[in-house]
Amino acid sequence: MQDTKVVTRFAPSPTGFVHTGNIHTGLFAWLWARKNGGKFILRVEDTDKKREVAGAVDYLRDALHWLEIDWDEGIDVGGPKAPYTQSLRISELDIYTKYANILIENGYAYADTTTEEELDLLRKKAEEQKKPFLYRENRPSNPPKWKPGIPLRFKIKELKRTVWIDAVRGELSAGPEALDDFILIKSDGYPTYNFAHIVDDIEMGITHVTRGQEFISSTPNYIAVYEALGAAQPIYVTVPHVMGEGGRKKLGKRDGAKDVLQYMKEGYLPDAMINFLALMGWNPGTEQEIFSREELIEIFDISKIQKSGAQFNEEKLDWLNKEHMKKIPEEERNAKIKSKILGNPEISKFETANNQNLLEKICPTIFDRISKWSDIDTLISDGELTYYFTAPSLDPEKIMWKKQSKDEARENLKKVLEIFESGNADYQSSLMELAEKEGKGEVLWPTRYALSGKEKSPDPFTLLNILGINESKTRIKKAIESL
RNA sequence: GGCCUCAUCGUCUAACGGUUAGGACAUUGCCUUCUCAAGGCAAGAAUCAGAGUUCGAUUCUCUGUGAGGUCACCA
Repeated sequence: MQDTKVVTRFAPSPTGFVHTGNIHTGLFAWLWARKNGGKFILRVEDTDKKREVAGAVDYLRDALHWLEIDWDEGIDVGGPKAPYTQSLRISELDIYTKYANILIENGYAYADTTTEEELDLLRKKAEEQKKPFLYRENRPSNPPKWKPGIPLRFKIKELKRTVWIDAVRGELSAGPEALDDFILIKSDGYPTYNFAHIVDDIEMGITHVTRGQEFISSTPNYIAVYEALGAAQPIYVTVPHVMGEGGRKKLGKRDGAKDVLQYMKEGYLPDAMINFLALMGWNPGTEQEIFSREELIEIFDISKIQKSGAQFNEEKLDWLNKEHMKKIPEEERNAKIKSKILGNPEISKFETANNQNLLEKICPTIFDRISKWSDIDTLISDGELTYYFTAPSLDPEKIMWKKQSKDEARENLKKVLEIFESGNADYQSSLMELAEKEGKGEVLWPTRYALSGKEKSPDPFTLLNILGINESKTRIKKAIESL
């Protein structure tokens, strides 16, 4: 039986933080591998020593850990038997040399002695003539024998139209203009990405190459290498770009793409992020939008990947995040909310912050008002929670409802106070009765304002329940006195 | 500029060549206990344009337009 196991990879370069566009492509590869019970490889494409950023690999690891995207080979796994997955150590460079030699022996590669200045000149000339620059048109007739220290170029032997099949886009093709001699190995001895990824993909037995559309135009060159090597091509799965909000450009660091870990810091749920990203440029064709990670793996299919780019929409992400938050058991949710509140010095400074009963009662009203955990900090800094812990200062002018006079407001508050002091256990019903008799706004607004000191807040019934009858009485009295 | 790719509500998207072009986010309105939030209900909102094929095009073909990608000893 033929081994048809799916092997995919995520191959970012360690050049800084990881943004949602990077993860998006990796996610699709991961989903496809997991769906098929295949292998998902994390490969750090560190062929450019100049652009490498210290700590970038740790960063990548953190981002994937947060999103719970696991890998079977790569950083931290596989050990020494998993070559080229962590970094290109000197011994591993031999692999590229081996493949390079095969190409040289078969006349598919040659040493390039052109200097940078000469290259610039050629490019400039082509530009002046309004012609695309093709190195192969200036190919030296008698290149010296290649040795490390000079660049090695691939030699396009046959100019032809290249046709290939993409799992997402179907048949793609490009004319001979797309074919050019490109650098395989740089003068520093490291392979270019263009060469390294092909060698790595072959060595690792990658079956599906998931990648962004920026690689479509270089595919003819890649295919030429596969043909020269006599190696089987992988299945290309071209994933649409994630574009910036309001923009139409592919997400890149320069376009203000947001660091994935920033979303972690803002308290988004990894499952929500996965769900959201999966739905950009893919959908199962049903009307379901909220998926658990397991459901996504189950239902994901590369044949339903979209062709055109998708704009990142944070509002929808927020909605999706809230939907995922709703799935968290209430107890767990409340514990998280409480720890968020107590972790904030604006609140923990109050003695009442130790009142577990109070905290427990606040949780549901907070949960209604947030779509991600960091919203709690925003609520606190906006002073939306302070009044639960300490009596608010009141602006007498704001106690009155609409055109209500001070006297009317005071009278109504006195009646409310009477109810609270009556000893009748059912304050809620009595308050509602009063409100219906005297006018809802006329009673409820002053009451609510007296309790919260805010023009916007939960309703007075909820506040009464949270604050308790004694604290409520005190606050009503204070309001009456201030009028 | 050459080459390549893409094109359905503001956004993400659904629709064997036959649907009143569906859903979701957002927006607007109404309801629910005064305000806010949450929830419920409802509304507005799209097939880029022009030809062709067909009894019938969102769907197939061509042209145009628009958008994106790519033309490195970057990935």
